[in-house]
Amino acid sequence: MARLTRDFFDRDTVTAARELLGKYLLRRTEEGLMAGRITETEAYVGRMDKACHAYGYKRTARTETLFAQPGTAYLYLIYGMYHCLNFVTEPEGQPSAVLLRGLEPAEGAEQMARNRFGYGLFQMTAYQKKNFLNGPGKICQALDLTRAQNGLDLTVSQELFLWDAGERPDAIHTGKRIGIDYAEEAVEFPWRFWL
DNA sequence: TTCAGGATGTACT
DNA sequence: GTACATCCTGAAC
Repeated sequence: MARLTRDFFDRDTVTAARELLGKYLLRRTEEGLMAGRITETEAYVGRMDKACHAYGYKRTARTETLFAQPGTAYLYLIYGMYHCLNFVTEPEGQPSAVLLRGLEPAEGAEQMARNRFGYGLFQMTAYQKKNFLNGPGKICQALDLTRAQNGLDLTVSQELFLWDAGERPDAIHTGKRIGIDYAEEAVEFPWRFWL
C-alpha cells in the first residue's frame, strides 16, 4: 500500500511493464480524483528496439523526455488527435518507457465518461462501456492527459502518480505489441502484457 | 463481429 | 511530403 517510487522504474523495462499490471494510476484534476487499475502495458527500449521513438538513442525534441530520469511521464500526440501516456524506465540516459494500453475504472468513472463522451455513465451504450479504457488514446482522453503533462515527475506529482494497493495479479498474458508494423524484427518481440 | 476508410496535426526526412 | 505506439463510424456478414 504505497506510492511507486523511483526504484520501481529504475530497472529493466520489460520487467517494469509486467510489474505495472494490477497497480493503480491516479489522476487529480480540478474536477476531482480519477483512478484505474492497470490491465495492459507494452515495453519500449530505445537501445535496440526499432519500435521505440528513441531507437538507437535518437535524440529529438519529442524523444528528449525518454532520456529523463526513471519515473517521468512521457506523453506525445499521435495521429493528430490522440495522446499516449508512458512511464519512463531504466537509468537516466537510457531512453525506455512503458506504454499504458489498458485500464479498469476504479474511481471517478463518471468524470472519465464525461471527458470521453461528453455525458455520464448512465447514457453510455453497451458498446461504449465495453470499450471504455481499452486503448492508449482512450485513457488519455478519459483522464484529461495531453502534452501538458509531458515530463511530469510521477514520484512527486500530486496530479499524476502510481499506487501499489498490494494486489497480486494471478494470470499475466504475453504477446506482440500493437500498431508497430514498421518496426521490422521488433514486431515479434513479446513485450505486450495484459491481465 | 469484422473490416475499410477517414479524421487531424505534428515531427521528422 | 510522409508517416504515425489511434479511434470511430458505417456497412457487410
